[in-house]
Amino acid sequence: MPRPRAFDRDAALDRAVTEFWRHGYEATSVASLTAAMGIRPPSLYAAFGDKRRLFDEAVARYQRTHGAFTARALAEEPTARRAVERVLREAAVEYSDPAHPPGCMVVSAATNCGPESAEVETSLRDLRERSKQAIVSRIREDVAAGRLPPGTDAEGLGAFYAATIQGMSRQAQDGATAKELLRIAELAMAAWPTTSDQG
Amino acid sequence: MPRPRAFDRDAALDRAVTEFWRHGYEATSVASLTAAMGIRPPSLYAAFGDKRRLFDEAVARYQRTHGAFTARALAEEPTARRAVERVLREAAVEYSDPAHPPGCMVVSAATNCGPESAEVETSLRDLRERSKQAIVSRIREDVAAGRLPPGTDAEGLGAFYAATIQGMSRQAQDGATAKELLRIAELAMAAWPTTSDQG
DNA sequence: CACATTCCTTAGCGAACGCTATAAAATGAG
DNA sequence: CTCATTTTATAGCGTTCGCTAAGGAATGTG
Repeated sequence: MPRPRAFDRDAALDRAVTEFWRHGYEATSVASLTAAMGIRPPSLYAAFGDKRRLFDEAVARYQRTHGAFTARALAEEPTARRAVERVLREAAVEYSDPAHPPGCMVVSAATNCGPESAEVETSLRDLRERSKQAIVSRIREDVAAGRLPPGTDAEGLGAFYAATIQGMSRQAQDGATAKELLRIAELAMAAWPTTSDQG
Repeated sequence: MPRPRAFDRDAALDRAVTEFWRHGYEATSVASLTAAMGIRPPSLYAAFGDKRRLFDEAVARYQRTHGAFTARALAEEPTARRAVERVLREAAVEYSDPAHPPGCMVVSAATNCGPESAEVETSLRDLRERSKQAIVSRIREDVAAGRLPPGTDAEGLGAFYAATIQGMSRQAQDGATAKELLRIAELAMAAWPTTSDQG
């Protein structure tokens, strides 16, 4: 068999995640990537294809790790209210964790794109739309189960909490602390529909 | 006297605003700027200095025009509640207006920055901080005037509404309509402190 | 050992980046 | 008109961009 690669592919991918997370897709150069990953360009291209495919893989990895808390909360909590509240709280802590770049990679990493990388922009937009619809679906479940009033505006609430999360991401990048973000999360819960039996 | 310039400086600046607004600072090339402004690079550099100074001037112009509604609402409305509610509503309409790029230039135009344009990032961050503090100050005024409870968390509320606005900007860029953004604005007002005499 | 295969390093490709030297064209002053 | 001044268009500067050809270095197989 041939010569094995001299670097840890997963570890290198993690470095790439951090670079893309902090500077976004276009502002991250292949030179900065190779420097952060500790490899030379040909190794990067042999292992990951090109910059675009490396970004896709970085986003996929981000979603399986740092960005997994949303799907987890929506799946595990017994009510939509608890689920959304937990999503907001975990986002507050995660987005401001000094152990990694601030904010959410999916929210911000493809914001300033030239016409040549419109596909990347669309790709992350779709992921945001998916997250929003996951919240909407979770709310609809509770409406169907009678835990929320029949006339509940699930779409509107989903959009509101998606906006709250995205706003928290922006504030985290502006230096907000976990405490400040948790306060935002708390205030956002005031928009939750009031139910007779505390949904 | 010498030969006058053959193009309208203000009109050219408006085109630059639109370019930076839509693609952000780094993703907007001098070539795309000159194409949009209808001039050649030497004219751009003679009239505006360099790309960085042109961006600064574009941001200043944006704030005096499309971005002026926040300061206006905070100054003109009789109560902090009405002021914040109007800011959110006008943001909803403005951010989704198809006559210009979606979202807020100050929120998004310097999101994906390499290390060489960190100053631009800081510059817009300061403007966002200033807007947030303007909301906080308006709320404090109402607390001092007795229109809001003495224990009101002005800082927390200001951060929450700033996050709401920034989240609305993101959603507008993702294609949200004015109607959807107005619903977000409406839900956000549920976080407003309750007062005995409807502050 | 020799061999086939794959990875690594060096070096550099063409294109686009921000920016500018140069000189012709266009103006008002005299 | 001539002249001084400024703007204009052409062309291209040096650098960085994403990406890759070429060949030596390192592995498992026989």
